[in-house]
Amino acid sequence: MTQGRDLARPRATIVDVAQAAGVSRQTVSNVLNNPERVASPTLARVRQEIERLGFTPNAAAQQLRRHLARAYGFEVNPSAARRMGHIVDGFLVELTVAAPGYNSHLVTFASEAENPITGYERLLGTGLVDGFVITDTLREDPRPRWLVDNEVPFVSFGRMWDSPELGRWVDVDGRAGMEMAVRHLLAMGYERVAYLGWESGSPLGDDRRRGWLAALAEAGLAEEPLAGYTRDELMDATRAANGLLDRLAPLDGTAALLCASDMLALGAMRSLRGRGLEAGRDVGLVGFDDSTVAEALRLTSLRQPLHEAAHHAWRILHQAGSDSSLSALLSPSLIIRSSSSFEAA
Amino acid sequence: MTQGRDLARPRATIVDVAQAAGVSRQTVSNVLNNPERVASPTLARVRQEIERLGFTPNAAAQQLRRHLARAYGFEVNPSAARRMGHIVDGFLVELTVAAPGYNSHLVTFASEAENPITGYERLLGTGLVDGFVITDTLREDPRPRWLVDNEVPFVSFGRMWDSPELGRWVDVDGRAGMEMAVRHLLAMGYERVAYLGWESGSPLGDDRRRGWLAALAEAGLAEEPLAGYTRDELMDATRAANGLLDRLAPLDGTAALLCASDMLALGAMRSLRGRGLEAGRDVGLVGFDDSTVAEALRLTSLRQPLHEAAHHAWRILHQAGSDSSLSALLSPSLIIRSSSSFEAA
DNA sequence: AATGGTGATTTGATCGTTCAAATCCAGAGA
DNA sequence: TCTCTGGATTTGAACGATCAAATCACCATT
Repeated sequence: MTQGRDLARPRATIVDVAQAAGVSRQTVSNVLNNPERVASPTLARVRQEIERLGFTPNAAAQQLRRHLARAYGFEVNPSAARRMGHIVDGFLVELTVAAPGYNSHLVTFASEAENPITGYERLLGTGLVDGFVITDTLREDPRPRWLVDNEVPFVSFGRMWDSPELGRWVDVDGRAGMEMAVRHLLAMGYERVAYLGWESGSPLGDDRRRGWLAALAEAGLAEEPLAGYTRDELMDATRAANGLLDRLAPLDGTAALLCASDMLALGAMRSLRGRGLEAGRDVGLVGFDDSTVAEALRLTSLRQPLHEAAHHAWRILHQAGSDSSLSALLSPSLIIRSSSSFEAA
Repeated sequence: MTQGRDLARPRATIVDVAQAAGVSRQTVSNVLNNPERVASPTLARVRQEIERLGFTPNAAAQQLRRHLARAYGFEVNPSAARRMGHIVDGFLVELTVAAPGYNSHLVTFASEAENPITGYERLLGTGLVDGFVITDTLREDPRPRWLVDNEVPFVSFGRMWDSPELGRWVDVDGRAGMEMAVRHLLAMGYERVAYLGWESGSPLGDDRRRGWLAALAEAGLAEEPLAGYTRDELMDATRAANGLLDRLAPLDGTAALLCASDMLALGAMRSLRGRGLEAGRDVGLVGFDDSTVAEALRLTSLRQPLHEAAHHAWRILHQAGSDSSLSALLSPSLIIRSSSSFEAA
């Protein structure tokens, strides 16, 4: 179908370097992979020729010989892609930036809708990748089981709630984040903290909710916790926030609303504006994910430590075995903006 | 440093299939690559064995022999990543989904901040990719020149404004989109259409602005076009929209505001809410990019045809040569929501 | 002077596939 | 019966690297 073109000029090979330096190919290989085996004058000479010729080892040849691609598959999800500030995009970027430090690469791929394994099978079959980074593991998910059964290394971004022992993961501690947020709100002078979350069933949401409750209990405010639940959609969130704010009155700077996501917080913000109220001054407001919208709206929010998470994920992938002790639960950081601190406006 | 583990069980090779089917390896190769050369009983038998053994050709071996990776580099930009609904994320997803159809893959990478070429050199040097998809080509950009000089195939998502002849690109016709939006607004009964855009210097912005002006002229409304310019930040946009709305009065459903981005439109929306006005009923409002925020706020917006753009990009990459006739300028589609059509609310 | 040891380097084989050329074989034509 | 032809299939070489084993050079022992 497509003609392979040979436009690119031939690159220097290990043999070219060897001839130029007057040594054998294996010596050049040793210079790169086992420099301690090479006498130092030779080492210097070979390195100079490598530099001069701009030699870089051919990845395909290395893969073939080593049975190791030093590449990992990263699944992109067409439906999730349209979600607001989908956090996975940021994680992909951080993984990519960190990749050279683990001399690895990422290969993106997508599975067919009807069978979530197809993409994994295809990519693995070609030997193009050594393993996978998986995300969006909230639902009942056949992927961890399949990967384990096929002895494929992988790391999950997000706990595997229904089967934590099945593999290793990196996740962000939503519960701790929520506790942090409640403490912050109380410290800023808000006296009552309501919660706006997702309809139950999402382990992620339940975890965040628990953080809110725990922090309330810690402060001795757990008598009649006020909460509302809705879908992660703006209009629904606005409606739910409206109802919740009614029950939260008086809205005179003594009450705050803690939201399970920036989307929910955005709904709350709209609800506030509709009443002529201002986030921060009249009602404290905190979101989750620190999306660009949160920054734009000066919304206090919990930021996920994606940089750290990416490095952790790489470390897990490069560590053989499957003991789950390497899994990491990282703490988000609270980015304080005017929606929860009136003075700072 | 990192130990290569050999956990994965050995996969079937072309020789395994050949032995099982009682033919030579080359015949199996022909079944896959030149089926017309193989007698049909043999063909059937070999195909059956391929199926039975679950054989997939080893990509590294093919690459090595063919001097062709069938993979392309896609640069991710850590700074752009935080921008609201950065459209490039969506393009990456569409490219990935379309990739198997062109039996290719995408490899993500990042360049170092100080030298935008480093990432390209490294990836190309290993032979891991045959070419690149580049994005964010607005500024003076050394990449197209470098790619051409090194005879590396590439396609740009976004016109290369300062050097259109240097290579091939896929882009979305912002100008045509804006014309479409103006016509829509006039058809909906708005009589005056102002423009909120970016400070000049951005060819992308200037192009969109021209569309607005052209459509006004076409409708005979070009006497005293009203416009405001600002940075693509929410607070600045809100401020600028405020000033513009003052000059646009009366705001009684006869005026509309066309924005160069959803971020600017979001600013305008805040400004409207601050005055107790509603988008659509009191002032028509249109944004650009159809981000998730636009959807959430029921904002009419221009959606980029990312699916089509992705397929076009792949076709360009797989077409040898460098004649720029393949470049494509695609039309965005106007997604009409209540911010520009009060009845539909 | 012959032996042994050790560090440095080289040689041969191999990874899994495709290309180019050679071989095989059945049927047509003389 | 022999040669020729052309389709089907096989064989040898190569892609560019690494692994494992062999060789080499040099020096210390005995």
